[in-house]
Amino acid sequence: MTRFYITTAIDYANGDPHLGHAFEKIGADTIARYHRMAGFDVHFCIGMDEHGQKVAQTAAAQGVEPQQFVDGVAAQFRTMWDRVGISYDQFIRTTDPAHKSGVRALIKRIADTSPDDFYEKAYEGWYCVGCELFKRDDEIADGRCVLHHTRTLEWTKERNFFFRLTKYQGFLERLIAEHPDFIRPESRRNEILGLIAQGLEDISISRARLAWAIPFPLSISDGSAQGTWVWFDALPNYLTATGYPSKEWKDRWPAQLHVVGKDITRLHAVVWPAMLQAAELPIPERVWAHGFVQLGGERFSKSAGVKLDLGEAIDRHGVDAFRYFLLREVPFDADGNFSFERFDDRFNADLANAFGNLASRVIAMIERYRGGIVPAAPQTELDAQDAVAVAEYHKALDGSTGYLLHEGLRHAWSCASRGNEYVDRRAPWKQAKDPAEAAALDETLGALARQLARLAVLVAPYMPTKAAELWTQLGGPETVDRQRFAGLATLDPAGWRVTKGAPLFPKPAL
RNA sequence: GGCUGGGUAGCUCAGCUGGUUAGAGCACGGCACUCAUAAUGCCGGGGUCGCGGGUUCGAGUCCCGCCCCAGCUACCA
Repeated sequence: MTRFYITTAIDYANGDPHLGHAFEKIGADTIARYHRMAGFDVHFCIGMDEHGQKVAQTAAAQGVEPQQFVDGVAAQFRTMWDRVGISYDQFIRTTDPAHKSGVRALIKRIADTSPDDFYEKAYEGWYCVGCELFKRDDEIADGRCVLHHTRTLEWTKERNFFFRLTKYQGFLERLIAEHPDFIRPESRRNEILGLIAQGLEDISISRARLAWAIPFPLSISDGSAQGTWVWFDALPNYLTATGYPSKEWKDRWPAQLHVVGKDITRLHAVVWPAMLQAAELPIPERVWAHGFVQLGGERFSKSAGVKLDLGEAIDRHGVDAFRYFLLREVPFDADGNFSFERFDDRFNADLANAFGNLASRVIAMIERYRGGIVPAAPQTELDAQDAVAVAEYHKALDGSTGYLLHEGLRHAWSCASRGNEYVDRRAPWKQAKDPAEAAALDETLGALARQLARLAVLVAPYMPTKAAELWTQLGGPETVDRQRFAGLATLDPAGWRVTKGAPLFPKPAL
């Protein structure tokens, strides 16, 4: 079976899970589920990024040890992902002992393989003891840190390790040119090409004052204890998750897909491949940079009060509706907007009326006119036209043109709308009154049941719970998620015993 | 400032290498139907395709200029 190792960015353990985190996890989960149903051997990894100054500060502010703090945050994230139905196979944390030793092993390997790639350099700048950080000019006002007016800044010299990123300029240019799909969508690829064209700079990758970090494995000449820069710690999670450096890592690496936010494409498309190349390890196949969910047209901002309670959004119409709305409304290759007005509109129009009601009416008629047994029926124009939409659905999801999850849903819904139209055109309630129309009625109901079964399969990666409910109502074998897309063309529910249950998407009482 | 992408019906967007009266979904109005979660289907109103030039027999679709929006412009993550 072909491997499909997919990851999301690991979330920074400095706050609660929010809509942006959820969007990425739900999108990646849908891609993962899609590939399982397409027959791939999927490994889906998510996790937490738990080191760094901010985490240490937040923990200190709450009066707890950093480890205790991140344990709590990680538990909170996992609870959320379970609630949203994220089918991850692995949850990695950068404080896992295996990750820490893996990162140190990787750094040592780079040092061994490309000894020239790490070098020491002194860095000078204004240092704010309040922040425990070097400050840039724009963070300084009147000679003081904008966050700590009462303290004076200290001109400080610090000796760090640098990574010779500049050496990989040519390598990265070739990588991107030879693998046009390495960074997607196209707009992000262009940005990275522009960035590289400007010329890369070496980056400092260790910090003298960073205590809450993986100890940098090489010793520095001034004898200071160096902590590993958070990204040099975080990026390798994709690799250490495979077990690196123990031998089984080769079974999984390289990753087929890194799903990340557009704000960190640079790190995944430039720094990460350069690190791997320095270690002479395989490069991941693709980085997909999704956009952001905005609220009322604005970016999230804690200070401006632009935020959304995830629990409230999920409870409004249920988890599956929430997943559907995000993936339908926000293009997976660009930004989109979240609003409750729009959510309600889509819930009513798309889920309750178009899809849920189609299932209700079809199943009700099979029970009423055919005793609940799906009649055998020849292929119809409904099947033929759906086949076209199904091909488009796959094109949107299989990676050949990117991961356009919103497009996949659009094509699935074109089937539902065709189904409703077909019901009215065939008017099975009339066919049922005329014994001479018995065969025609079989054809109508058979074709519709076939379409519903098809829809349950198509929708399963997006709405696993509701797809399963529909599958059960249809009386399908096993479970929907164990169906394979390869069998979709020949999927035929003739003979299944349907059972009409509660509406899939009940409208809230007004 | 530079680079990238975008500005098309009230809203969200399709419109590929230029070509008949500019499309879809939602929302809105009318009609039909009754299997269904007062659901569905059909019909309709509604757009000077950001602005101004240009190329062309013909431009939303190509070229130039301008205006506006978003993103990127690297060591907080």
